Amino acid sequence: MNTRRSPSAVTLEDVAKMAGVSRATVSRVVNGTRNVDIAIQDAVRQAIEKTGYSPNRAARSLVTRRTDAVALVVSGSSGDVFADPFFGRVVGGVVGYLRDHHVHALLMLADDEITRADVLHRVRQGDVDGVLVVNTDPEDPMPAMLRIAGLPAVGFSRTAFPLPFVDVRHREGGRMAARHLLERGRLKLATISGPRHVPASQNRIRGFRDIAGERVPNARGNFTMASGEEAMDELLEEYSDINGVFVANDLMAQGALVALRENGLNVPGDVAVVGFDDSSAALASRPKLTTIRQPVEEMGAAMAQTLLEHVRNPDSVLGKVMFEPELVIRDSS
Amino acid sequence: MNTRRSPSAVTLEDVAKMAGVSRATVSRVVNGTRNVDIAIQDAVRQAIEKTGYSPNRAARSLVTRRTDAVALVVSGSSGDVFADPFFGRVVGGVVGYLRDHHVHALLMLADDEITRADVLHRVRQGDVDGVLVVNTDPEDPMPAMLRIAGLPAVGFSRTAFPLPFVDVRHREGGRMAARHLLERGRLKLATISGPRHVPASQNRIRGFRDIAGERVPNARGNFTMASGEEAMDELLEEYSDINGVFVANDLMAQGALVALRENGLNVPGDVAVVGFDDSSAALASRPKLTTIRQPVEEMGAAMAQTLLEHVRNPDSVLGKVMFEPELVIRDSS
DNA sequence: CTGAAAGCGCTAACAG
DNA sequence: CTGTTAGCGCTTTCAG
Repeated sequence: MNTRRSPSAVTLEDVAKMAGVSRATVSRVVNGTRNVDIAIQDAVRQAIEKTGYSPNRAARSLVTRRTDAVALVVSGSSGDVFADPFFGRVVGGVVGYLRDHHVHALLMLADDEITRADVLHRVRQGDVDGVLVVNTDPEDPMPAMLRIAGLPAVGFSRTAFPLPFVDVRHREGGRMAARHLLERGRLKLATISGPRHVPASQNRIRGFRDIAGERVPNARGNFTMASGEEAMDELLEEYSDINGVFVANDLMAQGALVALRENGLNVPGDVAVVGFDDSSAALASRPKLTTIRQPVEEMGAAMAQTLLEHVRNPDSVLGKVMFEPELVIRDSS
Repeated sequence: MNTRRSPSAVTLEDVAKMAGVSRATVSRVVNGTRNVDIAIQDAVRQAIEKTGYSPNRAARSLVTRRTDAVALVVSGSSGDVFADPFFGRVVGGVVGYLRDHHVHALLMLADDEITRADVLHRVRQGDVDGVLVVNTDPEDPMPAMLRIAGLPAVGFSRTAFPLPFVDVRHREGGRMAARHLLERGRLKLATISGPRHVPASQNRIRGFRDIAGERVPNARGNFTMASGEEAMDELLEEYSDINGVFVANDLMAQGALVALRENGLNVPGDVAVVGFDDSSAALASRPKLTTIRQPVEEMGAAMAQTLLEHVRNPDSVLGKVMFEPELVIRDSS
């Protein structure tokens, strides 16, 4: 029925035979466990070289009960998450770290009940040692499911709670934006926030208000460029004297820039704009966006690291790993 | 040494015992192979339900010699490939298809010799049944390596040659752009191409010239926004009467838009612009970009499908699967 | 239609 | 320090 040939017919046995030792010994040199006579090591290594042996994962996994693979679950909204460059950076960080530790990443989408159940199912099947979940929607049930299932899992950002997670100090980022705008002499400030229920957005705005005052006017968007444009229009309509605005992500800031230009306002001359993320949108917009940078790649790596530690030591109590944001000054302020 | 508990302690044996049948029978109902008495099937299914059994992949894989997983190799340049929204769409298409066929995608970066060797190594280890490779650089040795290794592999775009690949009819896309601009009454045309050695770029421009003539002036960029801006400036300097330009990708077109604006030219009033890809950049730019759409998600799915067919039937001769581009008219023309 | 038994390739006690 | 041995959990002949 199955016509496929094995990708590599050479087994431990073959190597052992060629090197004139036992399977166990070969296994030991392959895995570097215990001391093996240096001469024998050489012989084995030569045999491995000559045969082109590489260990069969399934067989190994069957006995060690480890897979050296983790699931990278993209949860929440549908497939277009992949279209968000922000997500791409997270993946880059994750995969980079895992690779250095000889761990695979299994990519999975989980955007509905069926696919979420599928994730749990596969983890139970022993396909992976743990789960990394990247989601945007705080209402997403995936993290809770993982938690209940008691599986090793780590999330990106607080939206992954109740799992351990990595995140950036959003509030501090908001403060940095406010201080920067104030230093630039901007006193007529406003903000554009993301969706109400997203904690990241809330905290960014909250931080801004810590410094700029509680009564700074705000318009709400939904993290898309179009919504940023609208929000900016709204703001301008009501407060014509605005000279500085903090936008909760770069995409919306890009939209705000468009609105500003269409209203005949010069950036940063008339209005200074600060975004958040330092995504590719920050460089694509004109003028280039001053923004609060999240070290996304590092955060992705930290997420992977945290998971691996958890897998190795299930009793290690894990909370969250926080990163510091950074002000990146460009041309919009 | 290894303190991890098995994710699921329940085995075929347990189910068999509970259902009062043999392991073999349980295996048969799980896999739907051969006919099993309907009453026994029920009993087995109940036992499975009750125990929460799910088959261990490693064990199964060890005997079937299949993994139901494929590698998704991102090859060529470094980690920032992930930052390209274009890539994200490919991944979305691939993963969507694979999921429906119960196949995993293993994400791998291959940007240097070591990591490329690692990919081959892991495929040989039997980690995956085949390889999907997405690369941008036609000089990338990964496809050739896979070809030589004789592994089932499929690539995205002609840059993955000598592997089977999926691609869009770039040349036809270029023709569509030219016809469109001509229909709009634009006669003073110019083009901005991508890197010289990228066949996709060459073919897009070639198609444009099929219709617009061989002597249309061209400036070369490198697919980035900044390079598009420069190229447009160059063009404007030399040919001040340009009223229509075809740009080989959206990112450069976005840059061209900036250059046009800074030169005081109105789009599409003074100059009409057509991009290529229909990436997120097309919607982010102002005015929104008229562009030639590649059905990237479908192409990703087709790539996955082709690979799976190849895995199932290694003798099937595979060439390329071509997709038709589509003109998407927005505000820049 | 079902069961018994062999064995996939590897690691990990356990002896020596 | 090395070899022998016993499985890991599953599929798959081969008998019945």
